[in-house]
Amino acid sequence: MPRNTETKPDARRKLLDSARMKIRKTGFGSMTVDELCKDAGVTKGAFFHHFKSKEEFGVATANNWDELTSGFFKDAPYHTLADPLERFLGYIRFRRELVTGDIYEFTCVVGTMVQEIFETSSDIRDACHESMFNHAELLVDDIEAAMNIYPPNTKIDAHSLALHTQAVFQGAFVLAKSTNNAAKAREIAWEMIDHLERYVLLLFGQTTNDGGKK
Amino acid sequence: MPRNTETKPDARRKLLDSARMKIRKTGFGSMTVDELCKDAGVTKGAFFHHFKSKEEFGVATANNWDELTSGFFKDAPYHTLADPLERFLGYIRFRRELVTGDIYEFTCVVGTMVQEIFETSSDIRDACHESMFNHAELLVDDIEAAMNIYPPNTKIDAHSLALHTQAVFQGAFVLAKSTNNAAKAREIAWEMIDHLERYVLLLFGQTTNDGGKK
DNA sequence: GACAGAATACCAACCAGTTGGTATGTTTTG
DNA sequence: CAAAACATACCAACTGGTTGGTATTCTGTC
Repeated sequence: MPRNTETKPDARRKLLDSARMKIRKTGFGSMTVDELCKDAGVTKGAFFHHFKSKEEFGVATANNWDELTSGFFKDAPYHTLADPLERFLGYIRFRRELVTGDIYEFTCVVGTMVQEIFETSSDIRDACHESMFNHAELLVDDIEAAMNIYPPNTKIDAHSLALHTQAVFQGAFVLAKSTNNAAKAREIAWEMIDHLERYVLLLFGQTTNDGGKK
Repeated sequence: MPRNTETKPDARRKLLDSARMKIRKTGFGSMTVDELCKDAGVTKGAFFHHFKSKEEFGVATANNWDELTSGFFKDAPYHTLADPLERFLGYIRFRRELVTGDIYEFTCVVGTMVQEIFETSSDIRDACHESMFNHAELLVDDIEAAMNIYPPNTKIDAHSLALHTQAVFQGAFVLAKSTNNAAKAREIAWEMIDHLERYVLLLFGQTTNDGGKK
């Protein structure tokens, strides 16, 4: 029985892949190692070969999520736009488009995790923090450039605004999870993101002629 | 040994009181019945006398949270303001003031719960949904009245805007939980709420002369 | 043949929920 | 009106299944 000769995805990878779905569905605490291994098609021995504890696996999952999203957004199309405000708006619109499929597919792994482990595991908490805050930080340059071109009436901090985008997404996910079906969940998330877009447009003095936008 | 003749707070009440803190700290799944009972100073037998399962207790906790917050906001001072926009802003500012103390004291029970049980318990999920959405609904009348007095440039839905306030609070709590101390957590939550206030002001055509607001 | 990756078997601690029982309050009835 | 019958609130000990984690062995590759 050849174990894993040409099929690259090894146990570690499979576990991290499955954890992303599992955690968004049940949270970290309620995700058991046994079930995760079953989902990933991997034995428990393999799990504890690669990770010395469930907590360490939590940290690895947060880091993995960070790498995954970082790479994904680095290659996103909105970066090619000439205007920095358009790039910022492009980011928001891009994330709006990512709200598709089932709830556990478009919500956030680290946002879910941090809610329940912030008091019990500082390592996982810090890893989640890094993922969210570093991601927000990627927006700061565009926001600052946009503020130079379209100076807002109010003095606002670019870091704070970048973080606010993350807050709106996270909050939208919480509301989305409270609905009883994916279609309604997406609808709500979209609406919340539309408010965020509108806020940015108003902030930078753009007229919002989106008329009957849903 | 007289059990509970004149000492009013019975086991049921004590359990619900403790659960509010416990759930915000550890989430629902990771909260064990044993530990909850220990915290509440109640035996496990009492728990299962009042609630026939942990899940039913989760529903009761969400309903209890709903009643508690409903009552609390009904008596809040901002309702006496004459202008509906001021009442809406008053709500936001009131909630900003509630962000004090430790993280598990100002974050949201149902927001935490729904993230991890939305797939595993539809009963708890629905109870959380009701708590959040009914709470948002309380803002709709003031928002609609404000829109009549200060018509926004953009056509927006009052229900959607009301929901957006909840999204920002929920998102702020997620970010807050990712920090490593309560002071930083509050700082972030306040910043996010300031953005929300600014959005509302811009939306209703008010100039935001909050200058160097932190 | 050394060594990493993976499988099996196992454990002690822990978990939600159950049991059988006691103390108190309330309702029914002779 | 008092005793019997019932209902409620609670308790401590227990149970069967589950949990994170370990010890050991096996397998393929350099």
